[in-house]
Amino acid sequence: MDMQEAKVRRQNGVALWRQIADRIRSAIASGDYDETGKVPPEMMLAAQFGVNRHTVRSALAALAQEGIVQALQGRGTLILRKERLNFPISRRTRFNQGIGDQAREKEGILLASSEESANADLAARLQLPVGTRLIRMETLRKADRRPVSRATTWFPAERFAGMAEAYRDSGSITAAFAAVGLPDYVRASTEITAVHADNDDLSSLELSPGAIVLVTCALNTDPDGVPVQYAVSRFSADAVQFTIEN
Amino acid sequence: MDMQEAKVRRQNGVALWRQIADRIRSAIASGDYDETGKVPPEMMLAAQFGVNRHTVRSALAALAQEGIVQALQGRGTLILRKERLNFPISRRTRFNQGIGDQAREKEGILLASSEESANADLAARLQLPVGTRLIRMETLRKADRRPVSRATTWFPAERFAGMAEAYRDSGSITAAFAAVGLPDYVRASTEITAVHADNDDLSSLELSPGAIVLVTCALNTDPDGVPVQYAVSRFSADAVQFTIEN
DNA sequence: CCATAATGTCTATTGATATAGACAACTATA
DNA sequence: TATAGTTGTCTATATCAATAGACATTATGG
Repeated sequence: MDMQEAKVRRQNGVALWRQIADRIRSAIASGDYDETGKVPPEMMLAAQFGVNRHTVRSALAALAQEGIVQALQGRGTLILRKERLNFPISRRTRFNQGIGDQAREKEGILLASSEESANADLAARLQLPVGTRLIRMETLRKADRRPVSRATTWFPAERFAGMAEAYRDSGSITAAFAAVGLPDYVRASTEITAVHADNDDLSSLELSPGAIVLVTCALNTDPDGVPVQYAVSRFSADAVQFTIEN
Repeated sequence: MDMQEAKVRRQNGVALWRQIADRIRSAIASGDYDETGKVPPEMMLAAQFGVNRHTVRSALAALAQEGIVQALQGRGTLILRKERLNFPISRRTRFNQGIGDQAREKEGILLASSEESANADLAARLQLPVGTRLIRMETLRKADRRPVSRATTWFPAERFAGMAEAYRDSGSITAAFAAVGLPDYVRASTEITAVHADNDDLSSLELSPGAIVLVTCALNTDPDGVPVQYAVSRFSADAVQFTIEN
């Protein structure tokens, strides 16, 4: 659709093969190569980006490493995966429900949980006195076996005792809340920023270095407006987009 | 606050000096060095990131080039700028109002305008027949003289004739809408994704290569729910964060 | 079966990236 | 006015990133 011949940039700290890998990954996600199911030939990509064929090969090798494409000698480079989950954010945001039928399998994995005292920031967010006991959970959410986000969330410990176990057993925040006595909750606010993936992102979200991560800081409250959960989540920018419906 | 010793990653297509520059830029934006107003000494940063001092110097040189820091021999490296505008997104999202008093000077500049026919995508977004005439505007928004976002927006041409001139004269979408007969409008939906900055971003948003850009696709409607504007905006991720209040 | 088109592999060369060490120049402070 | 702490500059070396060319290997279509 858009014939933007934005050439790659040289000598800027980002290797050409990485810039090209990012562009091809993004083109795949946009469905640019849907007709053939294949990436254009290496020579064609090299001409398009104005680089040597070997540089394109490095980029494709990186994408193959990620499991996005597979090169077949004599045939071409096939596209294996291409996806970008849409993630609606609204007053009734629910992770599993939001994904809906965009994925067949949905998982919520409890990586770790602990109890800690609220520092100034957390206390302000949850509208509690500094030092209040909180349950802290580290979770990883997957769709169709692929990691989508990892999150750190806090709950008031006194009100929601047993939250970690409830989540571990159900894999769902909504179900866990219901199990500890909160049948309904609403999303009060969501902050969104973007950063480069750090080392933890690379391993837990199975990203390649240089990837972009979308960070959301979300506050959920009970129907009366009392804060019940604060969550910092990190999503692979290649895998998701957010939609805010007002 | 967070002593995350996330070491830098080697041989991944992103040069160490760039990773370090990004991390320092982000630390500055987070206010980590507010007490001293200076970046830690080069030797200390080198130890922190586990790299050679010269590598840190390359990173600081890049930040100096961006005008974020200034190195003074014998004294240290001073922080000149540090900012991240908060950008509320809600049913009543207004650019100038949203910035509020976070910036003294606010500008909206009309870079270009033209008339074109709606393609399938635009027609679907604006709920119009394919081929409907649209006004297309390229705008650049600044806060305190610094570019914050560049946007491409479309309006139904028949209903909002004179939109481009009204925006050029007022620098405000809200004012321009009022001038062409729409006193009120609401944000119907906003999509948010993140990508690496392309060449146009680098020049218009005055970014350095490798920077991250937040992309929003927003639909505004009149009070009756009839689409009146579709906008694709690109923000420097270092300069802004979005807050969704429900 | 053959020509074509695609990926795979190898060698060689150049420039950017990163490390290492030494020392100069400047600032602030005891 | 020393001295410690900091940035600035220089040389040297090893590795990565990118280009260039040649040729092998594999699949497809006439």
